[in-house]
Amino acid sequence: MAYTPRKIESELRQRGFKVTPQRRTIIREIIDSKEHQTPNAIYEKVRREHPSIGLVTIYRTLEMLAELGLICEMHAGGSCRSYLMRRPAEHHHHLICSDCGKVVDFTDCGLEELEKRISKESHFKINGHLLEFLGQCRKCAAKSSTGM
Amino acid sequence: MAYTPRKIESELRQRGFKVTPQRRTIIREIIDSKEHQTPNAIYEKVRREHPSIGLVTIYRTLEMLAELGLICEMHAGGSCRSYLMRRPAEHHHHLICSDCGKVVDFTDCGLEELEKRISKESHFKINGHLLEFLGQCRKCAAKSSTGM
DNA sequence: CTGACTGCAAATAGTTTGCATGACG
DNA sequence: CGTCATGCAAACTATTTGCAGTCAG
Repeated sequence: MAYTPRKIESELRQRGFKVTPQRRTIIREIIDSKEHQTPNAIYEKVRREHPSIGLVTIYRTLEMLAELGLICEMHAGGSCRSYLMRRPAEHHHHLICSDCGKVVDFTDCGLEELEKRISKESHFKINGHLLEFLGQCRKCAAKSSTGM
Repeated sequence: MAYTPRKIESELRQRGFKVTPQRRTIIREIIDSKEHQTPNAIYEKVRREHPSIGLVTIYRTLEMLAELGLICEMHAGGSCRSYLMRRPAEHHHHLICSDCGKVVDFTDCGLEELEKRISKESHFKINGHLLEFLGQCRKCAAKSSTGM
């Protein structure tokens, strides 16, 4: 159920957005990458193909894609910088390695129960949640127990 | 079990940090406030008492307090700006109103089970997690269903 | 006294905006 | 062809750093 460039492009056209070569490249880059990337990282990669592209275009394209719900943002634990992520998966969360920055996705967080309870107690109408686990991936954990 | 200015100050001294009037004011402001605040908001308030204080001092003090674990940071849903929060409560999370920004804390998230499972599946050594619920508080929910 | 703290100014980093040119549909 | 997209430069916001003077311990 992954998005293909084709699918996304038709989505854009349907919504009245234009499909430009720059956008195509950005979209492909996001789809191809298995990692979450910062706008700047995407910029650097897209640049190889479009040396004259501006970082601004990346920002604008990402903003548009995020609005359409085709990509989504991520917030890294301490750094608070906004990261972007690929894949339009339904509901999922992140597991982030604080050493190397590796990100693993996981689904089924089982928070529905908690959400209901909290909602009742606080009288909030809850729309969603942000859940991230922070830790060390296998490699980094091994490194830090061995080395230092 | 709340921190008092006294307690925090002795904590600082014990760790070799100096207790200055500026720091005192900042700490008091954070303790007194029932809301999470941005560095800038704290700056504005502390300023009334210390007109010559620099925003830099706020940042440095907050950083120090955060390192000592006396305060902690918060990440607001979409905006990704780093917010700061008061209260050295053990383990707790936030429920944030996306309309008015109101923040409610809650504890016992019951994520231990999930954490174990995820850890096992991913081979990550998990150090902690970030959980935030987003929604509308009672007032804002009422407002948006009535008004608009 | 002396090193840590402060405040200023300037530097950075990340992101946004204004505007003229260019290209999709 | 008209409109939306692009890219440049400049503006902005949030945060950090260098440095000289000041103060807590």
